Parts: sequence; structure tokens; C-alpha cells
Amino acid sequence: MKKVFPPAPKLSDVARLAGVGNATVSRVLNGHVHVSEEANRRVKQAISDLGYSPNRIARSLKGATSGIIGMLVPSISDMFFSQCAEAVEIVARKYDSLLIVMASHDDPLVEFENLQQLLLHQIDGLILSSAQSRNTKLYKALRDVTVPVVGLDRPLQEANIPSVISENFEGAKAATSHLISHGYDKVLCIHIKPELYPIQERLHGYTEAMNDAGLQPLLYKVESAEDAEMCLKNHLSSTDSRIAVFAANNLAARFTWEAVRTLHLAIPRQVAMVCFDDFDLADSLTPPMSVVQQTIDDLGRTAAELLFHRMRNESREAASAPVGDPVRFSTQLIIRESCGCHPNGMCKS
Amino acid sequence: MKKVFPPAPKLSDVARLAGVGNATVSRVLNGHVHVSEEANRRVKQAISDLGYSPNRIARSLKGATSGIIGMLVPSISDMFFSQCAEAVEIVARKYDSLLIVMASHDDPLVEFENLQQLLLHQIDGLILSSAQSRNTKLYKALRDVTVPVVGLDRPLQEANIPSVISENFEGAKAATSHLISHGYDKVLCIHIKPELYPIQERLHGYTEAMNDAGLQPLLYKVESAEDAEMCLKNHLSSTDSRIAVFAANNLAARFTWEAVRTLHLAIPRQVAMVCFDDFDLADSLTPPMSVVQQTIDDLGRTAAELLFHRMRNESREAASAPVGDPVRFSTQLIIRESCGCHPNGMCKS
DNA sequence: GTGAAAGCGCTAACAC
DNA sequence: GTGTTAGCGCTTTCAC
Repeated sequence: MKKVFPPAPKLSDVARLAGVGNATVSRVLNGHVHVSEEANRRVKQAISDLGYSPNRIARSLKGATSGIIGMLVPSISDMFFSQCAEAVEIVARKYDSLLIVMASHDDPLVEFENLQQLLLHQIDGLILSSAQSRNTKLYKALRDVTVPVVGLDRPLQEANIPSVISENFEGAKAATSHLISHGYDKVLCIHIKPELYPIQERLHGYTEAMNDAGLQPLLYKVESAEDAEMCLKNHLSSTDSRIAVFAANNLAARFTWEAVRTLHLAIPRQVAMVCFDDFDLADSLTPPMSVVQQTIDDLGRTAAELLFHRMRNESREAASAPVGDPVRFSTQLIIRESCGCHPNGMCKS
Repeated sequence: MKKVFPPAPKLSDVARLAGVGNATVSRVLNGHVHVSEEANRRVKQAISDLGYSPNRIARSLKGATSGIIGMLVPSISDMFFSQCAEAVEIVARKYDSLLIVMASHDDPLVEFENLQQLLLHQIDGLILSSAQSRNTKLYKALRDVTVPVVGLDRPLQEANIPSVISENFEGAKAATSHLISHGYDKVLCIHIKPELYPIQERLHGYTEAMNDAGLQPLLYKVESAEDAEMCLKNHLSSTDSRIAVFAANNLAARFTWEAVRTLHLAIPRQVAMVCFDDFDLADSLTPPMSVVQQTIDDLGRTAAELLFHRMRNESREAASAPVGDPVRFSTQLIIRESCGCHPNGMCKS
């Protein structure tokens, strides 16, 4: 006893009910060409009577748009990207589009395959946070992509695509300078994955701040809390047992935090720290963590708006026209207590 | 000087190059019917020569599968759901499917529209965490859905769909009992959104544990840290200044945590607590938070596997066949220190 | 301004 | 086994 579902009404049903031809229905649907008042009214009536909505699959087969945009990111569950995705989805919704998010899990091959998949599904546009800063295979594939692409957070350096990013350099520099202003002469930069564009920028920002202050940059790449522990231990064994740490991202901050606890060190008395990227419980820690905050929603939203803008104007632009500089969003240094500032927000520098 | 892209090779190109008919190519592509060795070989050769891959859009127009599954959740950026989505995406990938995730932002209307959208795109299946425990409009729409649907975390109570959930009841009961075993006679349950199925279950579990111990359940719905503060203040003003709190989810825990800090209370000395759902920095707090942990990946993965299983067997089952009980995953009580246990893992009860 | 008709790339009868 | 053919639901010339 299988249930039988009435087939969804199709365009021709609407045409018949409205007493017009298929083409006319299609015209009022897409609204580009001029249709007579009368026909327009009757078609709209028929559409609402039947509860008709166009089958997007059929529409896209004919070479029109699929109503789907793609988003290629390293990870879906990462807070940064899921927040971006949420912002992108809201914009997509506004433009009657659906969003397919795919995660590469930092595997260039997976990333490449995902791109192929999205292309086969005729996506209208793509937002890309590549797992790789340089991925030849991906570059080549990207050259054959006929739909607009917008880079997010991690611009592909040589691909000719517009992108939107945070001011990683400036944010890191400000954080480092803040730490320096507290009188530290040892400010470590603990980081992971220095091959990623945003991290690179932060390292540069840190380095410039140190150089400007006439201080020696102290860069440490870590991969675990143990690494961070080593790093802290080495620097605290000297006579000056008071150092500062700029953690270039959340994970580095977590490793540092764990190392500090393991070594029974006091924040900020012995180790002052600021980390890049705000996180949920930053101000519930003991002490609350000072951070560089990105406006993640803005990044996602802007990337999406830019993409839809390009999708609209696609035909009018040469696909290979040079794109401008990336859209940049400034970051904000949120002073809490881990940097050595007082709870009341005053800075003891 | 617009770049011209060579059109992607189509099925008929493959057929011509292989010297066979379209149908034969289609046959080897879908592999169901028997094709001669020779033809099979030549088609495969032609496919790889041309770098051909089938246009999924055209395929789905013909009523076959679209190669896309949908996922309807309240929020994309919520850690629980983004982690589920990641697990689902991995399974989808395994079955050569794409995943479209849509967020309702807790708006029933948005949820309904999202469902329509997904349906128009001919999704092959749907994973659903409804924003609503009872949503008549959604129910009705769901009855007309011809593709398999699997509920996740929040089963639709009256819709006849299989689902996978956590043992919220048991987890909450275990956490509450643990708190009781520490000798507290006042164990509050601080919660938000009691209308959601998982929260309901947790409240029931809490209540049963209290009843079993001959204690009075003390349920408090909060919407802010201030609410939680009020709640704590009221119970601490009595002579017994030692209470326990079971926070029914992360947000309730956060409110409670903030309230505790505002009131300058000590955890666990004055307020012992356990919260439902683990979170990133739970063990970096001071003191580390004891939690009930769900196996989120398992939930997502299993829901997806169940969905694909049903998609495979779709034709062989009556769409209206009664579905079995939900698949349930057990939770684990992670003892840290906020409940009053000692750092070494020993329980002082 | 509007309808008839030709496909978009693929699948699935249906003949052979 | 395999080729031929008729659509899937829509957009879009092209005549009228």
C-alpha cells in the first residue's frame, strides 16, 4: 500500500490554466521581457492557484543558473568557518540561492575533487578558503572555472580572484605592541601552521612590532601543548622570569594555556598573553584572555555579497579582467586581563 | 578578450568516440545492466580520454537522483550542529553525494521554506533537526516528501520518521545522581528552552534522579546570566550555603558560570556543578568543568548512514511502513573538578 | 506581445 | 547485448 503523491504542478499546467503559452509563463517567471498586463495577471493567478514553483533542476539544465553556490573550506566544524558559512548562507537565502559547503580536511586532493563535484552540479559561484596557499592542480582547475569565485580569509596568491580578508598583519602588530608597551623585552610568538596565509600575515605583524621596538623576534612553531611547554621553560629559566606571549591563533593559545597550567605559572604575572581570534569562553577564563577579534560575520557576508554581485555582472566583465585588492576588515584588540591589564580596563603600561 | 572555454564533453561524445550508442555509455556509467567486455572497455577508455564526467543536473532532471542530500538544522554555527554536519558530509562524500545545510534560525517559517527549497532541488534525502517540536505546517509538508527523511537529535514526535538521538535522559540522571552522591540536598536544574526535545529529556532525567533520592526537584528556566544569578542568590541566602547545579546545556552552564563569578562564589565549595555537553575549554576553566559528553560524531555519522541505507532500499519499502525506535547513543559523565571531585579523579563522595 | 517548437544532457523503455 | 528514441521541465529563438 504505497502512498501515491500527486506530481508537482509544472509550468505547462500553469500555462494551460492561464490559457497562455509556455513561453509566456516563463516570461513572467523571469520577468525580463515585457508581458501584457492581462497575461501577467492571469499567469500569476494560476501560479498561486496551483501552488506552483519552478523546478530548479530543469531550469539549470537549460544552461541558466542552478541556484546553488558552493563554499570550499578546510573544515566545517571549525568555529571560524562555520560562522562564515552561516553568514554566507543568510546572504544566499536573500538571493534565493542554496549553499553547499564542502570540507577539504586540509587535503589538497580532496579539495580538488570537491571542486570538480561542485562544478558538475553547475554551481553559480564559489567561495573559496583554500587549504593550500599554493596548489598547482587547484590553480589549473580554477582557470577553467567559468563561474565567479571569491576568496575568503586565504586568498590564492597567484590566482586572479578577488577576496575578502581580515587585517591580520595590523591586528598582530597591535597585539604585540600592546604587550611590548607593558615593558616586556621578551615577547614570544607561538604559532602553528605558518604556511597559511593569515598566520603568515600575523607573524609579519608580530615581527614588525618587535623590530620597531628594537626587540628580537622570537618565533616558535608548536604542534602540541608539550611543544609550548618546552618553549616557555626555555625562556623562563633565565634570570628574567617574566615573559609575554602572542599566540597567533586559538589553537596556539590553547597549547600555551595548557603549558602554563602544567608548569604552574601565573598569568599574567609570569606569562602575559594575548591571542589572535576571540573565542566563546575567553572572558570566563582565569584570568580572562585578551584577544584580537575578527569580525567573522562581516567576512562571510561581504564575501557572499561580492560573489553575488559578480554573478550578476558576469556577462559584462571579461572573465580575465584584473581584480582589485582584497577587501580588508580591521580587527579589534579586546583588552581583558591576560595581557597584564587591570580588570577595570585600565592598562598598567 | 573574453576567454572561451571548451564545452565539457557530453555523454554522446563518449558514445561517438567509443563507437557505441548513448545507452551503452549510460549503462556502463550506472553499471546495473550487463554490457559486453569489449564495449565496457572501449567506453571506459573513451571516458578517460575525454576526461568526461556525467552532468548530474541532466541526470536528476530525468528523475534519477540529484546526488544531493539536505540537512535542516536550527543553526549552522552552533558547535553541536556544525560537528554533526561535518560527520554527515564525510558520509555523503563516501556515497558520492553533496550536502546542503540550511539553518532555520529557530524560525518555523524559514524552516518550512527551506524544506520547499530543498525539495525543488530534488534532494535525495533529508536529515532533519527541527526547530520545532510540533510544527503542524512542517508535518503536513513532510507527509508529501517522497524521499527518505531521518531525524537527528530532535525527533519529530508524531511524524513517522526514524531518528538518531543521544540518551539525554540517562545522561542527565547520571549527572544529577553524581551530584546527589556528593551529599547535596539542594540540586538545582538550570535550563533554557525547555520546549526542545533533548532538553525535555534531560529535565526528566534530572527529575527522576531527584525523586529517586527523595529530593525536591528544583527546576529553573533562565534566559540570561542575571536570571541565573537571581536563582543562585535565592538558594544561597538560606542557612545552608552549599548547593549543586545541573546545567541542562552549555548556554545554561555559561549563564551559571557568569552568575557564580559575579556573586564571587567558589566552585565547587559553595556551588558544585555539572553541565550537559562537553565544550572546548571545559578542562581549562578554573576549576575544570565536569560534563556529560555526547558522541556528536556518532550521531551525525549514524544519521547519515541510516539515511543512505534508506535511500538505497527506498523502492522496496512502503513509504508509510512504521519505523522502529530511535537509534540511541549513550552519553558519558566526564568527571573533572567542578562537581566537587578531586583533581586526581577520585571522588570525594 | 505571444505561441510553437527546438533543444539542454541524460535515462529508460522499446525494439532489434 | 545494444542502438534508437522519447521525453524529464524549462528557456529561448523564431515566426507570427
